[in-house]
Amino acid sequence: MKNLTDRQKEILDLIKSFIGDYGFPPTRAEISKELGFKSANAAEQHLRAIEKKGYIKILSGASRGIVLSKEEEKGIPVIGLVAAGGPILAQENIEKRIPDSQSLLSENVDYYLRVKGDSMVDVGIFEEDLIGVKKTNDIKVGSVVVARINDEVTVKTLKKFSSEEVILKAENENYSDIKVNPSVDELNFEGTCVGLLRNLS
Amino acid sequence: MKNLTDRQKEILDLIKSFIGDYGFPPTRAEISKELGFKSANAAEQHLRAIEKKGYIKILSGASRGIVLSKEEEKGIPVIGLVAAGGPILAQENIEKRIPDSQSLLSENVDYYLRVKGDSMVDVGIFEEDLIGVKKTNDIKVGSVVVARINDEVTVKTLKKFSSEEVILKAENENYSDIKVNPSVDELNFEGTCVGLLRNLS
DNA sequence: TAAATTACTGTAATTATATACAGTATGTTA
DNA sequence: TAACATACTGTATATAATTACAGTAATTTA
Repeated sequence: MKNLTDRQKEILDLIKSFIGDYGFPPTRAEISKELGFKSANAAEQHLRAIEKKGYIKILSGASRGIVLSKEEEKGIPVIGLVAAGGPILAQENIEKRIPDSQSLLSENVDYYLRVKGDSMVDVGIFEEDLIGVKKTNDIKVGSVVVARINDEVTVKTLKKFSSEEVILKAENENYSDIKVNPSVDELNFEGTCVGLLRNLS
Repeated sequence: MKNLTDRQKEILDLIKSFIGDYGFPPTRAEISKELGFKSANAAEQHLRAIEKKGYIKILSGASRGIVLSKEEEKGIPVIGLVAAGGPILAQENIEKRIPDSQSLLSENVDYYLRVKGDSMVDVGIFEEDLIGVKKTNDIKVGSVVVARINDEVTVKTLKKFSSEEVILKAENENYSDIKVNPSVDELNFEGTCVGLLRNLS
């Protein structure tokens, strides 16, 4: 799918948030008013451009006939296994998408990551659980983080964070801490864990 | 909230399903066409009646300006503390509602129950977690169930189930099993735990 | 038993909305 | 460098949609 321009993105976001607020899409006039266009036609033409790129469908003749495309309405990607090397959110890693329910988890989740292994059972994170990850560089000691060490993605508690040494703690007595020297090994923080989903039964 | 008539219910259901299909509410004309009214005004008047009873709000002047009321949006209720005696889903127990995201948990959740205590930590169910509960009488040994023993609601693993004895197991070595004789104590199963949500950070 | 509610048809006016056409200006791609 | 995409203003119009008013008729509630 072709990329939207910044302005087009803005309009698509407006549509989504309008639907979130009112339960139905905005009119051209409402979009224009919100973004300060003096002509409703500005909105019309943006909508056509966004439709052309496949993000929405416009039902002709119907008032408020803006339909979000599947990809767009169907929210948050679930990441199964991360192919070593590439970015986590690469298309091939996306297992499925689950609807974005704002109020479900208090903080915004960028993606869900399926947990592999039992290294975090002591804080109640089990294999096959989905952890909600928020992409952020604002990493805090004591929180559960998604880290990438030399292309390998791991979920651990951040125990120590300094320029000489980073310690990632497994919450399972059978595992020992991972000590990383950031100047030797490549270390990136993909995000912080803000929530958890588990399917039982 | 006052009860809807059958016809009004039909119209409300139509609105909901229309929104499900198209992403925006129907017009009066569309409602009328669907239900065979020859006048759009029939729909208008039904809408006013439904609004009067509190199930929807009509935004005047806005096309398709039908807003489902909170209750009607049918989020899944989150149960905080259960008042002893009454039904779990009683209004006073509902803390909030969270949007229904079908594909979030594989099985349908009737309500979420906020976990109190640490009696289930060994299976990764922690205090303040929300467990997704499905109302069912099809209770299986080995699954995590929501049981009510003499008006007290508890979450445990069902270990044994017979007419003489029911054993509910706490998944924490500091707690001992609960043994219930169904002919002596009042025992009801409220449902089975089919999922879990946790807010971190 | 009178008043209100439910469940419609039918007409019509007003306003809300989509959308075509004619421009202007700037940046991007072939 | 010509064609195209982006990002708008401005005008106009057909039609989509709300909504008021005038009825009819059956049922329910006070």
